[in-house]
Amino acid sequence: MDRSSRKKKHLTIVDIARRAGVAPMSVSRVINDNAYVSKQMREKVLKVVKELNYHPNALARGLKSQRTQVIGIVLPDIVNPFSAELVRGIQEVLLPQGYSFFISTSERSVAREQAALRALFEHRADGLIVATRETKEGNDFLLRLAEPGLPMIVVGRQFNHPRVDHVTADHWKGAYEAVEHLISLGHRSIGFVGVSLVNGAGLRRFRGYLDALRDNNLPVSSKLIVGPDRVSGPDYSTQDDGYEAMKRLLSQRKRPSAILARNDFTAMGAMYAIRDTGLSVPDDIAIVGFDNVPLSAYTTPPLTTVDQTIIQQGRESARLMLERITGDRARERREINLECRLIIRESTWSKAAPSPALVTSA
Amino acid sequence: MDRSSRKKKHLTIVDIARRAGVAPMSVSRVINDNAYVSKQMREKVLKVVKELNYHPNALARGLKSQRTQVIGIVLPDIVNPFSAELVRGIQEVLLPQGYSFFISTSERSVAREQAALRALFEHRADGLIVATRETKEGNDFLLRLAEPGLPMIVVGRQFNHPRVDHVTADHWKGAYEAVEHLISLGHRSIGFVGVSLVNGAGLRRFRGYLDALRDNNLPVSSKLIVGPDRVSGPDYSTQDDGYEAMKRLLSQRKRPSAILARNDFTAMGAMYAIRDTGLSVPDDIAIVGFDNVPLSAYTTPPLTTVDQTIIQQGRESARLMLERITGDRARERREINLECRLIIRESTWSKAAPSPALVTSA
DNA sequence: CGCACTTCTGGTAACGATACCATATATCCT
DNA sequence: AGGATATATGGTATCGTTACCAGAAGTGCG
Repeated sequence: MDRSSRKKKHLTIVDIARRAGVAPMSVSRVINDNAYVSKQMREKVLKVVKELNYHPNALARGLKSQRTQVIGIVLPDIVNPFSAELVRGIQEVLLPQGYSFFISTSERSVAREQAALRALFEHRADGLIVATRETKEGNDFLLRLAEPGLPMIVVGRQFNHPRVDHVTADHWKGAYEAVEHLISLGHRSIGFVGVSLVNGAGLRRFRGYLDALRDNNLPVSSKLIVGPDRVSGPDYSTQDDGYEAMKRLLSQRKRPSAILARNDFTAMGAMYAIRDTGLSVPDDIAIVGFDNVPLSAYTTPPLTTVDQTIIQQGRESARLMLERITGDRARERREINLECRLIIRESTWSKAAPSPALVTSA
Repeated sequence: MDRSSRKKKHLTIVDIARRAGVAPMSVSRVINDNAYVSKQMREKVLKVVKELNYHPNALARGLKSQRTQVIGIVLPDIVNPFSAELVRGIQEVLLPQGYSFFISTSERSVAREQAALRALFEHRADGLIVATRETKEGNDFLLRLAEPGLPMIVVGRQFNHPRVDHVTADHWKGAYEAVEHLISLGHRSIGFVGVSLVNGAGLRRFRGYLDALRDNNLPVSSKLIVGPDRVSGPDYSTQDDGYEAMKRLLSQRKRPSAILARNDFTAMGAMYAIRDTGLSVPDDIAIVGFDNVPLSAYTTPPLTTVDQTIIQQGRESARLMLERITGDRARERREINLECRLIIRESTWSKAAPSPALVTSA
């Protein structure tokens, strides 16, 4: 053609077979670790494979065998610490089983989510683990993909399809226990920063907050509850939201003595706002985050938070996936709801003054 | 077989063709947007496609056409903010061109890096963008993959192969300018936290630090230079390393008045250590990070840092990839070295006391 | 009108591997 | 010994799609 190159095709089993003086089928058996291969055949073929640096064509393999040994993972966003933990948990279980992983991200766009799902589906991934945020269109699309029987696990939210499992954390209970922690420290005026009505997990956290107040006979005041400015912002990046929301809270006459934030980043933004106003955490206002992101241990003061054991969610998702792929794919739906864990650090409980909150409340 | 199901195969163009009463070839042309298709044919076929929810088999497509429209991206780690920005930059350029992206991570393991690369290669990705950390074995493996002519771009480090481009930031210059910033504020005793001799970027940063001191006739003291405890730790997660290193620095008699940290996380760990010791940033010790991770704007005080414009690195990588795929794949190597940008925040320069550092130095 | 050219549709072979079948030899058991 | 079984290798068809070729039908033009 125009230049040189272009000629250089990929190697095939036929090339290997010719070079090794055997039949293509024998090469296939060797690279598939088939039991019925003599030792000398195996050695002869592997020698040529290594020598010529041959890599089997996964497209042809998948096409013929109808299995790709690929698990597709669709994440909401790559920077989210959630994502990393989840992937780690999944790989821990499925790597030893010989699976590869192709990760795609939806980047807060429904169109991209669909493009990612479509690409993975069209490449005939053996299964899909989906951890995107819930949207109407997203759900419809997922349902359409699940219909032909593709094994699918949804992580981090409910999903209502008879053949799709889901794995979540009990956000409601996590928030509930966080509030009870604050109450046990003497707080009576507890605010919530970062309400989101579009986000399932966020909503369940908020409900846990409300229910904990109710069950402890504490009043719920809308003055102490603030949502983010940008309702459509993603979960994790709302330090800004936290900052803004807290500023708004602080500008009011009545001030809470403690805050439950929707997540750690919101909490950090809120802490920054509190410090900015000249107040101190936890002496003036105690604060609890949610998610236990790695950095939460390094804020000043270190953040009390709720860990939703995401790595465990990853492991469970992988386990369910394996069940569906290797076992009965049409078995009834499994739902797993994991416990959260309260991590107490110094943003609610100062070493210096054991129970500072008791003297605060406006 | 054992249960029901299992029968349900995927739909094919033949199914669509039969249902629409046309030839399979016509279906192929429609889904490929071929020009020579009548309007009614297109409508007829698309109607059935939508109706039956048909998705073409990318394995078969790729096998026959020898193009997959997939770009493989191999990242060192998924939680790294670097990763997110890079992917964003890449996608910005290549999504409009109709490419899909499969991301894999090496998770600080050479074996996993190779598995990821192998999987992407075997799935015949049209190109590979590799941003893993440099290792001997990793390089060898990459060279072997590049040999058959697979378009490949290496990001974040040099790579010496005539047909592999690379894109990096000028870490040396970034560090150099950071040090000059500190010097311009009056600092004379400037330490470095987080020396790494295994990491290319880290090493170049350290050299920039050394050269800036030398060029400004400042003494280099080994007492002011500390490496991490765990030499093999990854770039980003070393808040611990930063903390430990700073503690060690502070335990000495002679104390620096400013610190350049290897990266933002190390810097945050160091800040935490300084605060922990009862000292203040920037009044007692000024500190500069590296990378401008999103959180660096939210530490207390906000961190002065060096931005290596990673999104731009992503864009450039994508641009080079496109050149190689659509143009002359055998053209000579391109090397791109992007400028860093110093972001001045309050960890070096306090609003309250304009130039506090001037009065500090031991 | 006839020839070149564009537009449109369909058939056939092939991409690179494996499922399945056939066959050959070695091994075992009664 | 002889039939059954395990081991080892090779041949053929096929997975689902597109490259390529063939040809029909419509268009333009001297």
